[in-house]
Amino acid sequence: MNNLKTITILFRAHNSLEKAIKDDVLKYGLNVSEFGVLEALYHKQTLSVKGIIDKVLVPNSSMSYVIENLVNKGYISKIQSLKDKRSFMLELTKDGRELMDKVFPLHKKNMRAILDVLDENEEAILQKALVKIGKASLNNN
Amino acid sequence: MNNLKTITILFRAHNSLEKAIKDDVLKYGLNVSEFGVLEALYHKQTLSVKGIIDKVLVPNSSMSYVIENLVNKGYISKIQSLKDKRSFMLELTKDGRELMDKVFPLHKKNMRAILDVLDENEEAILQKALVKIGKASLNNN
DNA sequence: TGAAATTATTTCGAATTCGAAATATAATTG
DNA sequence: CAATTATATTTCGAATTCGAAATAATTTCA
Repeated sequence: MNNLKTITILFRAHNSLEKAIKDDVLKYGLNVSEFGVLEALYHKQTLSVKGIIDKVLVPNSSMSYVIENLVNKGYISKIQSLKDKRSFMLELTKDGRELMDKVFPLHKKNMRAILDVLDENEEAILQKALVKIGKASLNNN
Repeated sequence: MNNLKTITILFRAHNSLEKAIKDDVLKYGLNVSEFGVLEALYHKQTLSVKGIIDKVLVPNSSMSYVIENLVNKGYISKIQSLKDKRSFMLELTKDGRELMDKVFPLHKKNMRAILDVLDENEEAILQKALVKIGKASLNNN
């Protein structure tokens, strides 16, 4: 191919999907960044700020802000690591876990409903292609 | 499938790609939104603000800001339509066109270099899958 | 060991993005 | 044709995001 249509399409798909997520999590008073952090902690139990930054796609300076808001909302706790005092460990509070127990299954169901317009094979191929694109874009620095 | 890995992968691919574009266009003192508008006008000659909003993925309130900056930088002109005085027509100025003549071929080459990690067939399949996902996400409102 | 380099995180100010309400014009319709 | 509704765009204030510099702690290695 010799045009950039694929990029346009990728951006559109991303945008619509992000909009769907945004609408979904807004019901719980969260934005997409906040939900991403909660989701990571929901699956990983405990993570350092660094660990979260690597998982969720947000620069460190923005992450401080997101984390601060989540602490203020009472959904996560932030405790300085004893081993390495530069590092802070994050986990869900009781409230945070209860929220995610309630919200995540619904969220997952809604998102799967979208992804299920693809059959298993298509979805697998999509993943592979996207991983390739992602890697190729990184080398581009 | 029964997980949301595809979404994670899609978001990562989008982010890396957007970063690559950001780095590319920053060399010309543009951000991604601005470049998107210039690109649309480069291919379409003339578009109304509404027309651009539909092409580029930016809400109207943000678009006003983006357009204002491009007018200030001298890359586009904005003229009230005579037919419909609610509407404003945008096009590239001489400077804007010269910039794009210089920048776009390079940009395209860089982006194609990334997309070319896929063969023609893979890219076509990727497009189809992404279009499906995009549509499915919209219905989700 | 102790200076230099590295890593984790925050702070700061500026840029961008957003949604909702406002404005202005055009189209509809009763 | 006047009142209502719809469309295009901007304004506003707030929220979010960003990059760069600052801070603080750890590691390296001469």
